[in-house]
Amino acid sequence: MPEPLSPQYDPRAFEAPLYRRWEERGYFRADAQAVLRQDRRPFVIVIPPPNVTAVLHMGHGLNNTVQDVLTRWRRMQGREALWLPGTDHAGIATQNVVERIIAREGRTRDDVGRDAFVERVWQFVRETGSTILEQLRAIGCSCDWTRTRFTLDPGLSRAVREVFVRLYEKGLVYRGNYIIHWCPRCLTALSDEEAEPQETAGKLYYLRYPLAPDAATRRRGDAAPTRPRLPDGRPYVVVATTRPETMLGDTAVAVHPNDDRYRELVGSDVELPLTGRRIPVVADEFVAPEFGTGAVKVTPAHDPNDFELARRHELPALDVMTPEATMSANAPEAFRGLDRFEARQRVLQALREQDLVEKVEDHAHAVRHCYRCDTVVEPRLSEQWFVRMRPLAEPALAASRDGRVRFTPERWTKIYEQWLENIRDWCISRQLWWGHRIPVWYCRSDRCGETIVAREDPDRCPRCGGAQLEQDPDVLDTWFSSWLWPFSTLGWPEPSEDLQAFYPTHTLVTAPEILFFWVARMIMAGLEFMGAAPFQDVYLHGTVRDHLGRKMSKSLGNGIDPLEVVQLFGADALRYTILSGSGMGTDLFLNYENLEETFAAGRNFSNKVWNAGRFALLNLEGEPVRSLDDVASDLELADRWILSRLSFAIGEVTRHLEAFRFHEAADAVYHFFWGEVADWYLELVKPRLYREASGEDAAGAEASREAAKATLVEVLDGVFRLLHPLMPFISEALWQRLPWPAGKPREESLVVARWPERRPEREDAEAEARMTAFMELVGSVRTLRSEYDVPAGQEVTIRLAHAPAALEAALAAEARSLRRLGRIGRVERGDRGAAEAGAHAVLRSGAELFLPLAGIIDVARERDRLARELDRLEKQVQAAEGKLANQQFLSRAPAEVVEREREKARSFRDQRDRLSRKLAALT
RNA sequence: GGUCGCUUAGCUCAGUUGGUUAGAGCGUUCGGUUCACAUCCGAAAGGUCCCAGGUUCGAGUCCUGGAGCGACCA
Repeated sequence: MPEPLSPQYDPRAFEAPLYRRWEERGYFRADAQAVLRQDRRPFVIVIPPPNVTAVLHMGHGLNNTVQDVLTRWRRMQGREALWLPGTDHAGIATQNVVERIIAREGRTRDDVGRDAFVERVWQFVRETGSTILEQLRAIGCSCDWTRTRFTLDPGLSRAVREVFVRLYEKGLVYRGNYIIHWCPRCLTALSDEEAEPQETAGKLYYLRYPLAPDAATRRRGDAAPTRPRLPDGRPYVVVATTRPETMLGDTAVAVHPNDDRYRELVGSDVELPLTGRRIPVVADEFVAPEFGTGAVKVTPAHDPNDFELARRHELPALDVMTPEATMSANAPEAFRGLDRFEARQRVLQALREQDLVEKVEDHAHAVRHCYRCDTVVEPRLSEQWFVRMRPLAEPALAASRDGRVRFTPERWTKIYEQWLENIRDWCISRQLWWGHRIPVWYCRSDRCGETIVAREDPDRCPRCGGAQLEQDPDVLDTWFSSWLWPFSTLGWPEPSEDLQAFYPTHTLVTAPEILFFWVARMIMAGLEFMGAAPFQDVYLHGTVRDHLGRKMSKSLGNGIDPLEVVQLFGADALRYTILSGSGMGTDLFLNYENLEETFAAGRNFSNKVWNAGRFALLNLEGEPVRSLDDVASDLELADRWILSRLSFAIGEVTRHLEAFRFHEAADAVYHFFWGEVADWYLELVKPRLYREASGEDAAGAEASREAAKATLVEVLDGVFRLLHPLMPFISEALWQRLPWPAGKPREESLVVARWPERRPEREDAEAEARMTAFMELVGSVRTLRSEYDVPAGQEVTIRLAHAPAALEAALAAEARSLRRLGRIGRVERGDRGAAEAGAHAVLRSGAELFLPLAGIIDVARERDRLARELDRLEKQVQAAEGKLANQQFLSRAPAEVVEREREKARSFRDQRDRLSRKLAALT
């Protein structure tokens, strides 16, 4: 039935069909009943929902590969695995995209009108919103697509409304007039997290504010004259600012109360230049006397600190800017309508004309930018909705402190906790049209003014009965729906079987950038509304960067399209490269200029797996294979060795996955498959499979062949299982072809096959010791051949002396493999001293190896080589003996460490002495 | 400015509770027409484990200080 295996690894031929089959068979669907009725342990991951406008990039590639590894692995372990996918409506981003589309039609959203615009966005989302989810299939993601969710789904919208109302009723949601971050391009408020600080090379401007005439003279006569004076004789104070244009909105100058330089000015006024206004000098502890001049201008409507200071001193706030960040009608006429940066220059120019700019210094500082459009954010005084975070943060802090939520890598724990300890209220209203409308209505009936916060849209004012209700025009921050994701996606606030079966979830996999945005808030919401943290483990992976260390971004053009990589090398190659390239929590460096090289690790390994797998299958297919138990008595050294190694590999891979060490897990499979199965085991069994075994009776050869086949099937089955979470396609494609012993139960797909477990009874120290000695011998012969340029095809005779039992046993078992692996034609015994020219080596096992090379060997070169080798061994002997001579070491180190050191010293000494005799014989 | 992290081969990184002859992939060099694989096979070169102290019988690993880099928060 199966088609012949393609001689070339051609992932495009089988990846998509395999995925379709998996999906059709429903392997990715989780069954709540299995958990609720049959006691199956669930394993649940909710996807960090990508923006509904997003297309797959490498960051998604990394994030989702990791989630898929965990999901597939746990599913194989027999857990009821649910990986719940979905998308996020991404308020600002999506609105921006659609605004750009209608801009091409020459219209703005105001031209279109709110309802029509929102419908237009829905249309866009319906057309393109599932793009990224489709793309996730191409990299093999085993999501339960029947449970796909969108943050604007009716159910999730109900959850948002429920949460808003509950928090309002608890007094944790409030409305108020505060300084918030404002994007003058998006024309909306932003949360602290959405306004990203960027280091900027700015200036610090020192401005002179003249004292008001009466202040200058009224105060103690001895103090005033020491102040600097303007050419017209007026004394002044100097304030330092990074934003001179905001001086138009100053309503005070502040100094530290203990600052002797300014003490006598407190309570008097200065003349605010360019405005004709007089503003007071106030004293406040907040002012840092060492910064600038120690006197600061106070602009309550344009700076959060000034706003707080102004409240303490009951100073007025004067907003001199429009929403677009141009100077408003509150600014002096000369500046009205100017953009803020233009206004900065004009203000400076006007001040300079009056000699009011004392100096300008370079000043690096962090300027906040809109995370969506990178516009410089304007602190703006406005009325917004907020969530009081302190009461929500406390339980979230406790959950981390007592270990209910664990972060990997661990260092993020502290960062998470510090953020919660310094939590600030969350501005959740956005002046956008796309999103969850705030469920608040204001009664416009005469003299009522009631505020109604309701789960269901009201049609009458509960207080006055009036019908003139107006809903708050704003929508909620997208994260106000995302923070409910782990339970809103499962049906909350309705009671549901999914919720019962799958909440709390287990592992959250995401990038550190959204630790505060999302992860911390989900933990708060889970504890508040579900009474349990939404997940136990948070795995934070690194950032994908290019080879120069820059983040991949559209604007830099340094991104890599994962789908292109899939086209070129296959999804498995992409996944393996990602996994092996990212150590725990470290950034992933990928060179977009050289995809061949960048994805070589995955491509080469996929190719190796394909070819080794294909070779094995070609030798197994078409005839029955026996069970391992059936051939137990015929197992040979190589068989026992590889079965032992398989058990070890199973332990390693499992252990690493349990600890989120994906790089190490990938490395362990790689080395087992390539370094042991392909490089050694396959080579060792070739003669047996080919029926090339000589010097044996036919029955014996056939038994040997059956044992090799049974072992090979067992080993391939095991390694394909280990490989499956990492490289689902190639492992399944080959495993499906694997012959199977009659009567042995077999799963219908690796997706739902059992994860292997260690088999201690197969771990065979003796077989490993023998194979190690054998491999060392082959390695040494190869090295010597290479050293002396013995042609690759030329068979050699070797002579061995003092071979230990393990090596003798291995040679007896694998004599026929020597020819294949080392081109060793004959093995002679004994030592003939210096009678013959050749190359010498002493193996770690203690065996002496001699390679007769009459005519080829250069005695001087050989002496030189041996002398270097001897030198190396001498150093080892010295080191080991040095330790053993130390009484402290002998008495304090554990006995086994001392024993190991003795053994080491003995072995090194032995090797050294033997080699030294060989060298002496050469001289 | 505060906090945290990193520094191991040319590059990217492993090295898990202190005891290995400090490893891998890529790159480099040399050799290869062995019937699975040249996306391969064999071999090799390449390391003051950032620096200085300390703890310890023993430090790449733990502690202190320093340098450089980075992240996050101000």
